[in-house]
Parts: sequence; structure tokens; C-alpha cells
Amino acid sequence: MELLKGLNPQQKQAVIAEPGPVLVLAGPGSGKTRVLTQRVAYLIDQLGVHPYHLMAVTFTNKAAREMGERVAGLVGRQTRGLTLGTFHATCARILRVEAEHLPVNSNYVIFDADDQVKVVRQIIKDQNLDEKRYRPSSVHGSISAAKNELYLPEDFPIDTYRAEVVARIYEEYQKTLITSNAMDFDDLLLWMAILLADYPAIREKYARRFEHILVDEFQDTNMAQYTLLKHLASYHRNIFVVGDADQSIYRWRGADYRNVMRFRKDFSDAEVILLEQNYRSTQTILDVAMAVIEHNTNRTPKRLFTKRGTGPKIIIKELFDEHEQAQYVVDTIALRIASTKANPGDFAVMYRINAQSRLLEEAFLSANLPYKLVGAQRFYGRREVKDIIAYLRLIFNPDDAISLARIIGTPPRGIGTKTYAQLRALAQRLNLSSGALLLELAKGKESEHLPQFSSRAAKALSRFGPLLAKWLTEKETLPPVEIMDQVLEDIDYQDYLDDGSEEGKERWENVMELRRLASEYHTMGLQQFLEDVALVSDQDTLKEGVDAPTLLTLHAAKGLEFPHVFIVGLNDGVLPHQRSFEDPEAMEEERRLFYVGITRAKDRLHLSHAMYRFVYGHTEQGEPSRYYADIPRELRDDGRPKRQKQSKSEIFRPWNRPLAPSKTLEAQYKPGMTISHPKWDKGLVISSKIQDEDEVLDIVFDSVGLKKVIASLANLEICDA
DNA sequence: ATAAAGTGACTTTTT
DNA sequence: GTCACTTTAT
Repeated sequence: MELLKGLNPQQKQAVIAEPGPVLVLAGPGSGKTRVLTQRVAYLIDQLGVHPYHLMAVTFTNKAAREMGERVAGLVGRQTRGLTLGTFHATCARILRVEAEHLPVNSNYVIFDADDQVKVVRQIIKDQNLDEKRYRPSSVHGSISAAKNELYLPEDFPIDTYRAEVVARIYEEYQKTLITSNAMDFDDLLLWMAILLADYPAIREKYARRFEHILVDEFQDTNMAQYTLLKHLASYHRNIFVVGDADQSIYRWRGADYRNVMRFRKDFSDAEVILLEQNYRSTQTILDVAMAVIEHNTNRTPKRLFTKRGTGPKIIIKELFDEHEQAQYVVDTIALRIASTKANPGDFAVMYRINAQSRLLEEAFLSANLPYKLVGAQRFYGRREVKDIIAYLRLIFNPDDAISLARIIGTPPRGIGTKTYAQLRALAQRLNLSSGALLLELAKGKESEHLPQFSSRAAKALSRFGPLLAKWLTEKETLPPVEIMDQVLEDIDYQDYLDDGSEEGKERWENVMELRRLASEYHTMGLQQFLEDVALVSDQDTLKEGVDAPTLLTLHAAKGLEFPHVFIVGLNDGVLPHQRSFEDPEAMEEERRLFYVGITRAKDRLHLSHAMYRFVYGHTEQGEPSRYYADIPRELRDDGRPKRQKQSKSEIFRPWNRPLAPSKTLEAQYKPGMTISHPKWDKGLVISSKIQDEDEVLDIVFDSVGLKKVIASLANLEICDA
């Protein structure tokens, strides 16, 4: 079979597996995307399954698009009818079709994270709750977590007083969304699961339709996703899932790698296939990856191997501060591009938090090196972009309270917070959405409610209402880009942005970029444009065909690969992140995140950290990441000259100190010793063990309590033996 | 009602 | 240090 050429036996076994439940446990770089793609092609081509009866779920739209193109190439014809997309996009589409069974209509809008927090904040204000005690983002986090676990407001577990308050806010929150004719990200999954559970007819309709279901990145599904998959697979039971528990990095979003175990239990007859051979990285990189991930508990040990050969050691570099680190990255990349045949696009720089990208960007800019930054927030989070999207959303769905609140006074048109609050209160009393009331007021003298406002407010309102009404008629005939043009003209937005500054110019350019995006939706229409804009993933913003280094978070790096990978900021508190310190489960996830980063590298891996780093404006001494201790010496090259030069500068530049002391395999510290640490001061040694030619100590400090310390890195002084 | 100036919270990670 | 939100002056 032409289709199976070049596959190894396990991959082949997966592609041609008998219908029924299949679980593919795929290590990094083991060709799982290929398996998934070939499997779809095989089902269509060899088993004659019509694409209409297939559903494939991926993690990003980009992955879906690539898969679609590859399948089309393999089967040599159109894949029309194939359901292929992210969980959210797929659910959004089905929910529009089934809207009659939902509390919203098919023109619902999708609330993003920002909108969600705004709704919560408004409710907290309305209920006179203390915003400090009930922080909107944290309350929203609780609501989101509940939804991912399929708890409706009435099911919200109340064990504390706080939970009682949150449950009340949750209830209000859902009401607000419904009157806004909106769904949030979590609702897309939640309502889909509810629909399938509560309406046997709908369940049967889709379960019968999807003869085969394929799921990528299965380890990152949450309870809602797992449940709806189970419903969808309830008729044919042909569910093919691919995942790797070691790469589960979205626990904080409700993802639960235990779904892999759940799957094995719920589908006990599942065929389990292991893909261990790696086609991406050198053995050295794989050995580093395994050495790091082995420290996690509760995992199935895996042996990653490759036929690619050993490859060079990985490089570990300590820099003075984050500026020097950024400079080092840029210099190294520039040098390699100049001296080897590496292309700029072969390089990626990864970091734990978005804030770390700024210094890197600056270094790239000042070196005059182009770069690509992955991150949707960067563009869609901009004020001017959000403003225009809010106008379009309001035009698509005038009930959208959040969008109306955003734009009713932007640009200023005489409707301030007071007037808006009045409008909102009256609308609530009349059981209308604010937008609907605004349209009612647009009738001018005929409106019975207009006299309730001051003459000034009434005048402003009766000017804006008709404008909205006009746009609403225009949307029926105009494509998205022309609606947008009309809005920009009517509100004189360019003039509003233009304050003569460089920033104002930039903002207008962003609006024009959005316009360019909208212009691609001539045939697909406003609904599709708004939906795509709401559901873009960070990876989707990665520009293809631009040959430049990529800057991205470790999360965004999942599923990608690069010949040269730099992971920066390997400082304790950054990677692993401080916020995870107290929670062992979160710490395991930090480790998986690092593992994901390492395994993105094909040929060369560079790790680096800064001796001093900025925290809230001032410099603080940073500790190298504890993960270094897990990387065997023989796999790393710490750039230390073979012979130590004794120069004065070295004495005054402690950051040049070698990563390891002179090689001693004997413990220098014993339990019971009192030591002194440069940052944590006095402490008592509890235990000491030799690990990878380094001494690892457990020390109880008076200041911070129990810490794991690597002797060669910590600069300890013995006070009292 | 709006713009300017001042205050305080805050930084994981994202569909 | 920065952003978003609140208070104060026009």
C-alpha cells in the first residue's frame, strides 16, 4: 500500500488498526501527526469512509489546517464534509446548528477571557462585593474550573462561605451571558456536553454521524471534552486518541492527563500502541529529556531512542543578567547563521512567561535581526483592535452587553458612565438588553422611554441609536470589510486615534491590519470572521514562509520542532515558576513543560539563566534552576575553558564562576552541619547525596525553611561542623 | 463629560 | 516598572 510507505511497524499498526477504540501513546517526535494524518487518509481511501462521517480534533487551528492539506494531498481529492478543527471551533459550529435547544440563538457571540472577567467584575460591583476579597480574575477562574468539570451554577460545590458567594456570582454570570446572547470558551464545551447528555435524539444524530473520531493531544483534554467525546463515540465506538501524558501542560485549564487512564478503563478493549522511536532529536537531547522527566512520579517509564546518532552536547550558559542573556542568544544565533549553513528560521527561543520576550525583542531589534513572535494576545489584545471588533460584534449581535459597554463612549460621543448606567438600569427593568433599548430609543420622539433621560443624555443617545440601526441594515448586504469601513468612517476612528504621536500612527496601522484580515471573509461572512477571531490560538499567529528566528512561550511550543532551540531563564522561580512551588502536582507540570521545550530541539539545545534578574523594577539575585542538577554532566558543555585563567576580573565577576567545583565525588557536607547561604543565610543540613557528580543537599533555613540546594551552585559556607 | 494626574495591583501558562 | 483603574480639575 502506497500509503504506508516509510512507516515503522508501530506507526503502521496504528494507521491500519481495526475499527474500535485505539489509544496511541506517542513520545515526542515519534511521528504522531503523521500517524493521525495517514489514519484519516486510510479510513477515507481504503475503508471507504465518507469524510462527512469523520471527525478529527486538534489543539490549534493551524494543526487542523495542516492536517487537512496533508490528507487532501494523500487521498488526492477534496475532503469536503470532513469535520476537522479544534474542540472549541467544532463545538461552536455544531451549537449554532442546534441553537434551538440552547438558551441563546444561533447568532451568539463568543466571549474571550477579557470579556469573561469584565462580566464577573460588573456582577461583583452590582452586588456590592469587595473587589479585593473577590478578585474578578480569581472568581472567574473558579467559574471556569467548575464549567470544565461540568458543574452548572446549581451544582457548584459549596463547602466554604467563599464558594457560596462564587456560586451566586456564577449564577448571575450565566444570566448575563444569556441576555447578551453570548457563550464563553468554556460554555462551548459545556453546552455541547449538556446537549449530548440531555437530548438523546441529538446524541444519536451526531454519534451515528461520526463513524470515526480522532483526537490529537489527548492528554490535554478536560472533563467536559472527555465527556462529549464519550457521547460522540457512544454509537460506533471508533475512537482513536493520540497523546503523551508527559506532555500534559494545561492542568490549570482543567486538562487532566488522567483522562488517558480513564480512557483505558472506559474502553477496556482498546488497542494500545506505543510509539517510542524518535525521528526528531539527537540521542543526547533525548537523554537529557529523559533524565529530566524521570523525576516525575506516577508515570509510565518510556525509553526514547533515535537512529540519528549522539550529536553534540547541550550547551549551558550562565549570564550576568537578562540583558546579557538576550544579547548572548542574539549573538549566538547571528554567529551561527554567518558561520554555518543554518537558516534564520531554524532557531527558536523559548521562555516560561510572556514578559520575558521583551528583552529578547529589544536585542533582536538592536541587532537588526528580524524575528517572529508567537502570541495572539499581542495583536488581538490591543485596545484599537478590541474596539473595532467590539463594534462588529455589536452589529452582529446587538444584545452583546460587553461590546456595547466598551464602545458606547469610544470615541467620546456624550454618553459617559452615568448615562450608560442609566441605560443599563432601565433596560434591566424592562427586561431588555441595553442594545435593544438603545434601538428602541432610536425611534426618537415616538419612543416612550426617551423622556426618562436628561435632555443632554437623550440627545446623545438618540444620535447613536440610529447609527447602530443603520449598521444593522447594512450588515445584511455588505461583506465584513465594508461594514468595517462604514463604521470607521461613521465614528471618525482614524481622527480619534491620530493624536500626532508615533503611537497613534501605530494604532491605526493595527486597525488596517485587522481590515486586511477582515477582507479575507468576503464569502464566509461576519459570523465566521468573529468566530475565527475569538478562537485564534497563539500558534495560529505564526507566520509561515518568513525565514526568521521564532520567539515563543514553552506552552506555545507544543507540537513544533526546530533545529536549534534556546530555552532561556532557567532560574528557580521562573522555570520552575514560583507559583507552582507549594503544589507538587503543579511542580510536576513545570517539569513536563521543560521536557516539552527540550524535546522541540532537533540538533542543538542551549539552556541559559541569569545570575541577576529584574523583579518589579529592582535587581535580585537569582538561583539557577534546580533542573540543572538532573542533567548528567557528560551530556553538557558548560562553556568552561579547560584550563582556568586566573585573572583579576574573574575574581570580581562571580557570575563567571564554573558551574561545578573541582571534581570531587565525596560529600563535603554532612547532616547536622550549620551552613550559610548568600541569600537565605543560616541553615541546617538535613541530608546530602551525590547525584550526577554533584552534591545535592536538603537544608532547613531559618528564613525560608526546607530547600533543596546544589552544592556546586549555591556558594555555601560551612559555619559549624 | 472628558482629560489629566494619581493610585494600586500585579505577572504564569491560553482555547 | 507598567498597566489599568480611580480621583481630580477643567
